[in-house]
Amino acid sequence: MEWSPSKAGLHGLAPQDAQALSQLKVLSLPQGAVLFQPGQPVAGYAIILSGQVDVTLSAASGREILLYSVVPGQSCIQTTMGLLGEASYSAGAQTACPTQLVMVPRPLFTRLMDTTPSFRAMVFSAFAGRMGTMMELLEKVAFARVECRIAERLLALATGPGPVQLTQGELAAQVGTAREVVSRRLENWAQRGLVRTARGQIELCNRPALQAIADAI
Amino acid sequence: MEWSPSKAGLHGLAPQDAQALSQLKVLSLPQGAVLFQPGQPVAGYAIILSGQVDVTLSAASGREILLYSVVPGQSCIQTTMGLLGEASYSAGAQTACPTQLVMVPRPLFTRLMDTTPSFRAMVFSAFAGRMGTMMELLEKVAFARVECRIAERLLALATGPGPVQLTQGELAAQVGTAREVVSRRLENWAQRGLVRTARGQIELCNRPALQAIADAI
DNA sequence: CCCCGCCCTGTGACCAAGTCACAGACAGGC
DNA sequence: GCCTGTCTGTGACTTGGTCACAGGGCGGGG
Repeated sequence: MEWSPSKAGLHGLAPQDAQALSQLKVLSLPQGAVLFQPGQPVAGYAIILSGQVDVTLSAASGREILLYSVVPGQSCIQTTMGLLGEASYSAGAQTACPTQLVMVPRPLFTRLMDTTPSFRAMVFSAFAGRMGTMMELLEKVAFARVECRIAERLLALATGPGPVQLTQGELAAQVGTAREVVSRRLENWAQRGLVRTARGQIELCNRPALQAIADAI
Repeated sequence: MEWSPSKAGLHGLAPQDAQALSQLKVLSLPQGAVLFQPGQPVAGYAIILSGQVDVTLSAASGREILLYSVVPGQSCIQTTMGLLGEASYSAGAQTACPTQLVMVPRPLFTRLMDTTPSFRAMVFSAFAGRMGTMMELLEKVAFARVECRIAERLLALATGPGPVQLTQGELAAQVGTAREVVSRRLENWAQRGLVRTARGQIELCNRPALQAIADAI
């Protein structure tokens, strides 16, 4: 399997670094594959070529919350954190769909960080950007009603025309609440004509109204 | 006012950089001074010499939550984020007591990041470490009961022997809840003999029990 | 010294959200 | 068809957040 650093948004590399990177082998993972789990040491820096990786925080009680999704061109802050600070993972990551990625081993990552300003800039600005979204998430979790987060998440998932394909339990895990809460909220929205639900799918019938709910406090 | 980079934990600087840094003037701020507010562009990189700076997220409703405190030897992630990612502040910072600091202007910061591996390592490992505590905070806010956070915060504040000097409203703002909740919780604890409260102060009478509450889910 | 106003605290009523327990409903495999 | 596992709906209860308001301490002005 071939790939090139420049196609993944990495430019300005020294020839030997570009060479070393392009010889890393591409991993093809099926949906649901576990990239890492809480407590594991960090193996290397992941560059996503295609697909999507979801990074999730889970509590002892079984409740979960989706921290962020990594898509091609973005980097995983958990990994960066581990490589920069020598820490272990505190969250878990799973592929959300079939995914291709390369793992940059720690020594090569460290060398690139020390020698290549453009690589450094990319890693750090990605890190800073992710930090910003984490702050937004924290603000939402601490202060916003669950209703807002559910509406927001539904709108984010509804990219295509048809209904969103996921169970209420999955939706609850993504927004960090309990399934029953999602069930009752969707039922309320269905009565008001905002959504239609069926087993394993949710259809958005009134996006502007949902958007208004998402934008409220 | 004199200071030296090495006393602030900065070593391995090139002579001209150490020189440039040591000529920055030291700012002495009283308690309660505002360092920055949400939306402001980032002026420079703050190095705390003495005192403490509290970084706080506040909601439109008036509720607040303490993200972290910066003490000498640590760095402010908000500032780093802004300098690395060109973003504005999303939180606010205020001095918690009389504080001395130096502000490293953006050009000097950028030069140090590009030329001095030890400076870079310090900034990034601080950044990664702070990210870790933010994840812990997110986990607590999303999944732990308010009781735990209140107990945890009280124990963190009670460094000396006497009662902690702060109002219930301040405590509520630090843990990100409402004053009434703190009031009722403290009342409950007072009945059980864990604390004694008075206007503007809280005395911990049974730290092991509070620690147990803090460590629970 | 007393009084006034401000801040801090306590409390009741109500709503939103999380937990627990359990009952149906549906889909896929046999 | 029937069985099994998963998904969904619901009631009862607890915790947490909001609103409204009542006292109570403390300091400053008269």
